[in-house]
This record gives sequence, structure tokens and C-alpha cells, in this order.
Amino acid sequence: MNISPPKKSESTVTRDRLLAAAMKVFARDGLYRATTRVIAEEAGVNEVTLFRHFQNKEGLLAAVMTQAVAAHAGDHLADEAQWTGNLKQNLLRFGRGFYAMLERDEAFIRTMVGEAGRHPEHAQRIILEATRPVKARFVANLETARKAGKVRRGIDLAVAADAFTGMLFGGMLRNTAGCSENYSAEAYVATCVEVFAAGLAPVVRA
Amino acid sequence: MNISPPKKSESTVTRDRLLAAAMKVFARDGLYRATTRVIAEEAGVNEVTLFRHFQNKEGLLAAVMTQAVAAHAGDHLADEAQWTGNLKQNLLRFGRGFYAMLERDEAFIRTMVGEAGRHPEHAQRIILEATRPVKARFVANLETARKAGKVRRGIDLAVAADAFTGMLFGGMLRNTAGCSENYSAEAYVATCVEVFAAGLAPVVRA
DNA sequence: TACAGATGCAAGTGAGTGCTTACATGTGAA
DNA sequence: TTCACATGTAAGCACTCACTTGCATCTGTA
Repeated sequence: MNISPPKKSESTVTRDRLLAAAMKVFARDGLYRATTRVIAEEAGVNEVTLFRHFQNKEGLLAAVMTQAVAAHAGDHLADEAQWTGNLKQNLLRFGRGFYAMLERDEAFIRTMVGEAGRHPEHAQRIILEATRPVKARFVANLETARKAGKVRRGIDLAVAADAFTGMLFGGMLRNTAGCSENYSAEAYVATCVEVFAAGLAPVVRA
Repeated sequence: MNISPPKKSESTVTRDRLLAAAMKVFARDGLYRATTRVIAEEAGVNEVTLFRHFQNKEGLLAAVMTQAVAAHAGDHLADEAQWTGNLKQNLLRFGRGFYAMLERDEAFIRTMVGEAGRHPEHAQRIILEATRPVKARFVANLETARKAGKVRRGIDLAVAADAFTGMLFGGMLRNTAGCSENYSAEAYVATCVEVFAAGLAPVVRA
């Protein structure tokens, strides 16, 4: 019953290689199809070592989630632009960056979406925690823009922010599935920004 | 090797019950977790009968996909409104209906999204075929609105249509995962419509 | 009644899959 | 050298799953 777990000064490098491999295989094969044997092989590590580190597959998954949150939470925080300037330009820059991030993590995101119904606790936590800082900053930027008179009143900016990211999200899923007809991802993002920016713009009184 | 496949005048009722059960179980448990045993049990049919009808699990999946397309393709075609009137109102009605449809099929949609990377051919076909008529009609409606002067120029309406549905799509995934903070689905749809309608509205020249 | 096609039932096969056990090897610190 | 710790190797256990086989039963039609 006792698996002699590595307690102190454990080899972090092996652990990290297992986590990276698990992340890759989970994303590629899905949470269920992914086998501990393949993950261990991918990590260049013996399968038994995997169990010694993470007890079981569930534990590995949990660790991957935690690490994924930590890995992506810092994304796009280097966004130091003043949103008092051209709203459309700012939205375009943010939108492109956000879309690129979505596209980069497509495989993992897909498994998360698919498995969210089966692992609500895990999925919800990872999505919320991974999204929160980006969203908070985005909303703050939109508020800055509003204070500068670039955004009209009467719109809940938190919801609008989710609408914008949701738009990019839905588009990424469609595009990467090859279900977009005759236009590029860049064109999609540009149109999203075009419409969204105009949708937020203050009403011009004639 | 020969499984004596039912050839003529096969019992369609058994087949349909298997398809319905498969749809349900695939959506609930995911394409991989779903087992032929459970599907057969859910259909109130012997497992062997399942194989006699569909040869193997893959064949069952293909049949489910085909049927799903047929089942949903006719959705929302009863949209006879003239889009020459109030754009926001029309968008709101369409948006609500579309969102409701997404919400109704959430489980199945999630598995499709998750599995799209693993079954590109199937997924792509089903998404395209299931989406095309709704999208075509929506785009046509937007064009009608534009001809009536309710929509500005300079926007590719096909892309904009995808942006709008993508926005609802992304929002549905977020909402149903419990990752939306402090607002309802209805509020989300309303905000989407508000922003999108304003984004399409002709520019008012001062 | 006779027959064929659709279904049920019981049992089994072979291939994974998560996880365990027992034992051997390498390595760095005391 | 010694010893603890991390890892490797080999084997296996219990279980599930897709899929098969052989035979019995029912039901509608000719």
C-alpha cells in the first residue's frame, strides 16, 4: 500500500517533465484517452515514477491544472498602453494578443471545453483563475477609456468584456475547426474589433 | 465474419432508439467514455443488436452525426420577420432563439468542441452542415437590413454574422460552466445585441 | 403452417488501462 | 564507505471495453 513517496528534495526536474508531458498528451488525446503509459513515455520517464509522484491519474490531472493556471496567469499583463487614446487601436492590439493566446493553447482549451461538463470543479476553477487577471485588466482599461470619453454609458463593461473575449473565443473554435468560409483569422479579429469598437463608441448627436 | 446485417425492412424503431440513446450518452459521457453497453441499455436493446445495426462504435457515431445534422438543420427557419424594421429588436429575437438552442444542446456541443480536434472530418462536417442554413438566413436578413439603410457599409456581413453567433457561443460556454460573475444569460445576450446593433448602425454625421 | 428476418441471451476473446509489488541501479551527502 | 533517496525494470492483477459466436425466441407474411 505504501509507495514510498518522494518527500524531501525530490527531483523537480522529473516532476516538471511529467507535468509538461501530461499537459501535452491531455491536450492531444483528451483527458480520458490519455494514458499514464503514454504520458510517462512522452516524459522519458518510467510509468512507476509517475505514480510515485502523483499517486494516480487524477492527482496528475489536478497538478497539471494548477500548473496551467500558474503558467498562463501572467499572460498579457505587459499591456501598459494608455487606453485614453484611440479605442479601436487599443482593442485591436488586445484582441490580436488574446486571439493568439487562444490559438496557441487551442488543443488544451478544446479538451477543457469538452471536459468542463464532466469535471465542473476543476474546469471552472482553472478557467476562472486563468481568466480573471486578464479580464480584470481589460475591464479596467475599458473603464479608463470611458473616463476619457471614448466609451458611451449604459453598458456594463464587465459583461461587454466577456462578450468581446467570447467573440474571439467562439471565432477561434470555429476557425481552427476549419469551419470559417473564405476569411482569415486576422480578418475575423479585425471585424470583431470594428464592430465592437463602434458598438461602444459614444452616440453622436446630430 | 458475417454478422447477418439486417438488410431490408429492418426495424427502424430499434435503430432510432439506439440513435437517440447514443446521442444522449455521447453528449453526457463524451465520445470515448460512452460505452456500447450503456448505450444499448439506455435504448432498452441488447448490445449485440447495436453491433448488428451499426457494425462498430465508429459507425454508430457516424450515424448519430448524420442524424444530428438532419434533426437540427431545420431549426429557426421559421424566422419570417422582415429585417427592414428595428434592427436591435430583430437581433434580440434572433439572438435569444440562437442562444436558447445552444443552451439546449450544450452537452452535445461541448463534446463536439472537445472532440473536434480528434475527429476533424466528422466534426467539421456536422458543424458546417448544421450551421449553414441558419447562418445563410441570418446573413440574408442582415443584408435586407442593410438595403433598408439600417446597417452601415464597410463590414463583411458574413464575418459579422459569425462574430455575433461566436459571441453567443462563447458566452454560452462560459455561462453554463458557471464562469460568469454576477450576471444572467439574458443579460449577456442583451449586452451582445446592444453592442452589436450599435456596431452595425450607420454612422451619424454631425 | 412454414419460413425469414429481427431480436434476445449467455459466454467468451483479446487488447488495453490504472495501479501495485518486488527488486535492482545510480548518485550525492555524511 | 555508507546510506537514503530517486529512478529503472519486470511482472502482474483486476477490471473494462469493443466486438464475436452460437443458439433460442418472437413476429409478421406467404
